Amino acid sequence: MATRNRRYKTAIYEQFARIGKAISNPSRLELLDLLCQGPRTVEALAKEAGLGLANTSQQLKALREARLISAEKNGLFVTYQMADQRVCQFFRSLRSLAEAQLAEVREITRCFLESREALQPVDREGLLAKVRAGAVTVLDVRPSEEYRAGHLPGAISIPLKELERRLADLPRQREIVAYCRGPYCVLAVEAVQILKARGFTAFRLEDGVQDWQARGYRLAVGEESTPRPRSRRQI
Amino acid sequence: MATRNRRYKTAIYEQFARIGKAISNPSRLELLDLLCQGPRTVEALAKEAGLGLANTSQQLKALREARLISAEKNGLFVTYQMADQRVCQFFRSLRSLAEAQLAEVREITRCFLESREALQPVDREGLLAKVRAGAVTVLDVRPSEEYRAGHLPGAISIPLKELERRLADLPRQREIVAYCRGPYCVLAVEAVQILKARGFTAFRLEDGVQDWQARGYRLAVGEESTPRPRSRRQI
DNA sequence: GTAGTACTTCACAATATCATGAAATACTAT
DNA sequence: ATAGTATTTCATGATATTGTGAAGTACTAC
Repeated sequence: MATRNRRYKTAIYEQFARIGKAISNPSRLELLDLLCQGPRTVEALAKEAGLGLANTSQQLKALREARLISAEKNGLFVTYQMADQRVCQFFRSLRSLAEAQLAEVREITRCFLESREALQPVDREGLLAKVRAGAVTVLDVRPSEEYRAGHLPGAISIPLKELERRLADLPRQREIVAYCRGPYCVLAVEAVQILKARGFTAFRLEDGVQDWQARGYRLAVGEESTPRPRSRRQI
Repeated sequence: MATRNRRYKTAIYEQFARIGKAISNPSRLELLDLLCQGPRTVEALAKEAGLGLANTSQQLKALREARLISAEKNGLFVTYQMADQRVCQFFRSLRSLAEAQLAEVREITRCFLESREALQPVDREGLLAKVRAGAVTVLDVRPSEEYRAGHLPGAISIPLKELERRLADLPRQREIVAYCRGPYCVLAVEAVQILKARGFTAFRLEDGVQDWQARGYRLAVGEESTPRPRSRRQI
């Protein structure tokens, strides 16, 4: 009787721990974070996370066995993706718990931004107000597939890699707000650094698309209509 | 440059993984679940989770190092508690993710309830409506400290251990709804089994106090005013 | 002081997880 | 068939985690 209760509890907590184990490894967390942005192939994931191919494959297997992600084979490629939107949400809640509880997270971020001379007073709410009012040019610096999968309405897409080449596409008079995948993605930090070096007034929006969506705002999908934004209200 | 980005990412994901590691062990999860119900001493936790004392102490240390719980020493006793309400919330989101993604969780629960002959059609929303309308006697079968720390308004407290002795305190004509800590706590299951064997009409409410609170309902705190509930509206 | 209680730490063997390179598999194009 | 590409699996040594019993610490009561 009591033994059966114990067996039940043990079995249940073992199941919960499967998910804990899946997210107990930094590489797996990075892969999960990348997959929150959209489906990827094994190679793309390995490259972005800086991992070996065999390693990546094994970590993905572990995530799949915890049912956090799913795989789909198209010809030669295997495309991994989130098993469910809930997993994204769970990852975000892990992230915010870590921010809240672990001073180290805040400290590491502060050091990094300082070293990149990017410790501007990023007035988040103020920026958001400007963004909503259309008073700034909103720039999405993620790879274009990600932009196509979903972006802030009115944002223009210039992937970080093309930024130096395409500076002419950006208006010089207006402030620029760059965003990427979220607070721990470095793309927007680098973009702002480049833009400032070229004389633009640029800021970084900490939120990524996922966070934006999680706050209840809509995303736009597909190609942008024109590379140069009109001055109409954007969001 | 790229190296510095990598170092930053690695450092950040390592921090996130600290929390993952903390919740990657079934015993630690059980301790965390218990602590969601309220503060406990090491001995109480060890006993409830069926763990050795040394083991419990070490697991608690691990949880503390991930800043999920905190300890306070009063004289001879060390009382552990949740570091923050957010941690409870995170635990609940882990639990619901596991329910959603892992068929095994549902299967294990189904088997357990079946083996306890408790697989009644527990019409959750219907029960909740009855509970709100005060059409049933609501029975809290958790230890009385937990009742005192917070319970459903109008619920009466009879800890499972005292239930057999105190059956006279329960009205025979009305339906009884027993609840405990939540869907994976066995107290209410056992209570319903005892009550049914004694001729009562009893059901189990899957929600625990935490879930109830998370749904936005208020809890009552302190002692109950009378051991026998009046027939007025309760919630 | 001594005894007793609550808890922590240590040492350790059993087990699990890790990342890596090499081999195997699965599929496409020719 | 053959070559080539994407991915998985295997084998392995290095490292980390697990739970246990024994020893140590911290505090209280007398």
